Amino acid sequence: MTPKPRPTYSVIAKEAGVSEATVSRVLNGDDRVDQERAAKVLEVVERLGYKKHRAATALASGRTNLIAVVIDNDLSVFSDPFWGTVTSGISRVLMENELQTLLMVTSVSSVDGPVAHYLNTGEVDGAIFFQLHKDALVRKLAKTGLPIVITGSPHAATDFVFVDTDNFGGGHAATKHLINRGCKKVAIIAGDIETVAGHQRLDGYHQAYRELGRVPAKTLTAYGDYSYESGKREMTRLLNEQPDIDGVFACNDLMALGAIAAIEERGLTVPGDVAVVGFDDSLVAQTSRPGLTSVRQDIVALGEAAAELMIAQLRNEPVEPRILPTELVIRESA
Amino acid sequence: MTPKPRPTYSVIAKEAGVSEATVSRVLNGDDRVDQERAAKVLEVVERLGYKKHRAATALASGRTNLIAVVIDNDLSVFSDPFWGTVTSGISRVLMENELQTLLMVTSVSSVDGPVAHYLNTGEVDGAIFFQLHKDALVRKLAKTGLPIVITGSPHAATDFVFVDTDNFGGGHAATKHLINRGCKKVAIIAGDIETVAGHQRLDGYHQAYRELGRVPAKTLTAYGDYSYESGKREMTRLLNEQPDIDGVFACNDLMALGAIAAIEERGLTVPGDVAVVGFDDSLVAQTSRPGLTSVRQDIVALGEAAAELMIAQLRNEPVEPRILPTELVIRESA
DNA sequence: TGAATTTGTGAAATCGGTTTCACGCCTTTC
DNA sequence: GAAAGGCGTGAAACCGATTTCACAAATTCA
Repeated sequence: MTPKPRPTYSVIAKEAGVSEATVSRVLNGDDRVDQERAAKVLEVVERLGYKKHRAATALASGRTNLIAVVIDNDLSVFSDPFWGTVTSGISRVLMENELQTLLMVTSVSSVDGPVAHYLNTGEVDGAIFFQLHKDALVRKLAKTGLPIVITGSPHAATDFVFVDTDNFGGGHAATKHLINRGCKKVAIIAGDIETVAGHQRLDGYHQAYRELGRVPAKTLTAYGDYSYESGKREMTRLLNEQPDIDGVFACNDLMALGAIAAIEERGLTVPGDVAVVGFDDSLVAQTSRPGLTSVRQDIVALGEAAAELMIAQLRNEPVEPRILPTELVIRESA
Repeated sequence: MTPKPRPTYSVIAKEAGVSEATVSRVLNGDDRVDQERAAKVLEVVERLGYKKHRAATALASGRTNLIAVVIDNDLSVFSDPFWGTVTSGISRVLMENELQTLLMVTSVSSVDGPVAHYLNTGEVDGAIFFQLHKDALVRKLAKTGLPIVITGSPHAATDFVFVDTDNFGGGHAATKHLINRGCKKVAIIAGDIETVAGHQRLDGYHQAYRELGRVPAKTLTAYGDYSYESGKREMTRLLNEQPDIDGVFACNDLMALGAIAAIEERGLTVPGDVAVVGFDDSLVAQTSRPGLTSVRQDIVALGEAAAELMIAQLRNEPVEPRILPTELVIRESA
């Protein structure tokens, strides 16, 4: 009926004929302990199925074995499968390393809010943030020495540890593919240019043009907000102004689908008249008709990388930001 | 550079001119404390921005303020946006109640595995499980008195506390809608019948027929696995065998899209020749063409309800399982 | 008015680990 | 052969809260 009473150091120590201090040493890998005694302790630990009490350990050592994953409530958390997938990757890797994932879905905005306070006071050993609009909070926390990893690129060129998809490379590959398949006039529907990811995808587009020795006309760049509607709206506008556009790189799949709808409404065909490439290779890209050619990012790997960078920091190992490669998945739309 | 040193009871007590015991009483709502002294303590707490040390509190009180959210790694965790959305709802509500979410993405299979041990030994105050294939573990944990909530219906008719979408009602509404719009021969592509949700949706389909005083032919029931491919395959088969089918209820959106593909490949139109209804009202339902009529479940609300039931249990309030209503979202496909 | 409660309070024990410190024993060193 | 140094060890302090217990003061009851 009540939780199984757990053994404590006192029991282990008695059973193994040593002091509690020695038990602690053995269990924390202090190698100054006599081989035989250590073996005896381990044997008892094994036999009794002993596991340390988290709270007691945390209190005494100051380390909690808890890593916070902070997700801003203000973002489109509720509809976006992205963060959930990343988080599952994070959690799995952390668990394999005896760390637990503390999930905080909350409004991160305030530098002095409860989250800030919470992270500031040793309640967790580290924090993994999802890309933020403002990084004032993170900046402040970093000053306290709290290990931090950011999923997504931070705004300024700081020395934050981060993991991100190769947005630039993805944008470049998408555009290049359109050019290679013979498109003469490739437009782009960019996403929120305020985000680093949005900007980098646009940069990749420019780079692909540059390699041809050309510069895309400013009028070929449209700005959406990652929604289906914005994709459709912008595509309609682009085609009104420049009917000879024959390729489009939309910076996410939803906008790409919107663009396809706009193109077909005009009586044109995809990819016959206009080829379309999206970004994310989400479920909608796989199930739409025509199937959407899209830039795939390995989202689980992103989470795993974030966790690995956190673990490296905790071990005081040198840490470099990690950029994960993308892959162009070719379907019917381009 | 180092984390801000936090005040402790000893500081508060000294500052307020009382004992640490009294500080504890005030902070834990023990009302036997003199008004003035209590006020003084609260003033000091406020002024110093004091927050309890989690580990110390947990060690002394035996309560951790941690709720585990356990997700089986074996499930389709990595692609399914469902659990992430539910979890965000859970986390938000828990946080509002000063509880933290401990996320465990792991293989739950073993009754004696690390998860079992972890949950079994007072490391968390409660656990929220996602629908499981086998509930042996949950059953065992429940015996220890650990508060548990299950997201999704448990298999047997047990007294577990759970929250779930009204799958029966959703299946009923979907089928009814098809019948009402004039379909004479409505088929169903059921999902995994092993899951309770899958079974309930099928039951809802039957019920709608029953209300007409009819019983659907067995041959009108096909079984898929929730994938696009299975939807397409089963729809093709159904139409081969019974070309006069004029309505289909697919038990999730992906299978519905597969069905639509099969129908159109055959040269038939949706909804002209065959009307189609899906389940989930996921992103793909909203962006597909024709737009997919689908049964919407409020996934965030599901998470919130799970958290609320957990909190009620912790407060020793009476708790009833919660079934959340669905809503039929009508688009072009039916 | 005196005895019996009730009430508010602080000292101290407690939760289960970690870490400091001092001690005894054994090896070097000159 | 004595002083110096190193090593393994356990006793005890410590982490920061909660809770028990005893006691004095205030209240109630007879």
